[in-house]
Amino acid sequence: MATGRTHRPATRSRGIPEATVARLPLYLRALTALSERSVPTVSSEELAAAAGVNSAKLRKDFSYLGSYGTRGVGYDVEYLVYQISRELGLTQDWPVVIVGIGNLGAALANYGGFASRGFRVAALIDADPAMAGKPVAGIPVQHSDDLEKIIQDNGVSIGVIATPAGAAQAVCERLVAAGVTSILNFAPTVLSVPDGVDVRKVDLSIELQILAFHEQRKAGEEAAASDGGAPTAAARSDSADQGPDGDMPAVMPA
Amino acid sequence: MATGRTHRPATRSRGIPEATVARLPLYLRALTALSERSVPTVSSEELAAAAGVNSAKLRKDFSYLGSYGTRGVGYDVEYLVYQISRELGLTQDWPVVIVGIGNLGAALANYGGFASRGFRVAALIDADPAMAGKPVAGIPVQHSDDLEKIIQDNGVSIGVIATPAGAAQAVCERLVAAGVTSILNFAPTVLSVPDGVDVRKVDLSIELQILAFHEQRKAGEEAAASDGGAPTAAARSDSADQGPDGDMPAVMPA
DNA sequence: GAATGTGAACCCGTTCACAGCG
DNA sequence: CGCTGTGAACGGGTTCACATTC
Repeated sequence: MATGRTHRPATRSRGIPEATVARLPLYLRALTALSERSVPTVSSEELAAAAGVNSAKLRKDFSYLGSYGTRGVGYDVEYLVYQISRELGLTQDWPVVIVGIGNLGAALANYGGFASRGFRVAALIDADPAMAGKPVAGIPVQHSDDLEKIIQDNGVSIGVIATPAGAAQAVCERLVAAGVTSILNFAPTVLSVPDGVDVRKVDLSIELQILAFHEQRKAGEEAAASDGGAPTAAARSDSADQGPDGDMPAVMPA
Repeated sequence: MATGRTHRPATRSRGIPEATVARLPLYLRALTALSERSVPTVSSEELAAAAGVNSAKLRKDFSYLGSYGTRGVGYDVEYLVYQISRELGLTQDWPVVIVGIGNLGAALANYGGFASRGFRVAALIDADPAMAGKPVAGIPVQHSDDLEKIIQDNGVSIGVIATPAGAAQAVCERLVAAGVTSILNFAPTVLSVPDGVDVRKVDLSIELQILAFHEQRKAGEEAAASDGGAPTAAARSDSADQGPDGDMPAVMPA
């Protein structure tokens, strides 16, 4: 990659492990659901089940945030919701622009999960003049000529790229030049960005390929009952492990 | 999670690390691009740059597949494309169904990256009777009443869930009962599945929240020029590290 | 008694650095 | 001589298990 050496401890004071940060939204969602059902407290065990992790991991994660639980009791739901929200920076408003309003861009614009978490779709941008002015999810699409102005007028620091692969790098550069420092990239390309800009990548095709790998392996195992010793009759496919707990992809710096 | 203990070595014979598997599609994409430009060979350095990883990692990754390179020269592009495709199981045809044909489902149906990698959208399924028969991406939408039959008739083992969160678990159970063993879930819910079924999760809102966390941290650091010792003038925000190389989320077992 | 919080052990993945080979 | 392939060192994350606290 461009600048591999950047393992700067940065804010060593509040060093929350990346893996933990990545799970906080999961906990937050589970907690929000509990909150809506007016559940006052949860144990690490219950919450972990709801979030799909194990309880030891959850407790360790929370320990990085501070001691927000009560021994013998559990965690106060409302309090935790607040603490995690604050930690993630969701107590403030994040204006977001989506560039590339095709099916995917439209899906993102309509996605309810944004608004509910402090994200506000400040603008939709597309290169097609025919789209300009058309409302999508109640927001009029603007032409990409005005990208820089839109970013600046709205104080946008997070951009979503949902353009075709070919346009992504150029869009990315314009976003960055205009002041965007975090990018969520749906285009199947490796974006290169200067230091200080975060890029996260979501790639549908990659996810499917990973599934295919495991799927193939399952099929293979079924046939290859050669090693185990289990008699043919017992050659159930359920031996395949259901995916390890932590994985990685999705991210992609520089 | 439901069944944590499943760390079965399974195919210990061909044990390719998960982290490596997750990167193979990345390499494959870069290689495909090179192949289209008729580039005959690449060095680990070049390919790594194109894929956005460092060369040591790439070489280590390839070493798990076998010794496909030539010392002093590099890797044969075509040969590697084939080997990786085979390893990922992309040399065979994977019929896929997409359930939930809203904006997102439609975006997925139209996504070109599928067809090009051995995936074939075998059917689109939606619960809305009004959608039935309507073509999306050239494929007529079918009603979810027929889900089981569709799965079986097409020999589908991979399902994509793009329904609202509330419907996801029910759809998931029907898919699994009908024989699907790999699921790509776009609904913001934790799916619980029996052993032997793989679930991968893509969650837009989570990705944004992770970005927000880092974004907030950047802003905080800018202000807190208290510790470093660098004089005020040098308080550039570019100190923020551009995201670690490997991350995790996106996956979610049971 | 019940559940949190955490040091220590463990495991997986990354990086280093160089031996091995064309 | 160049670049691959890999053992060894390193580091982060997960799990264990138990002391701690309500």
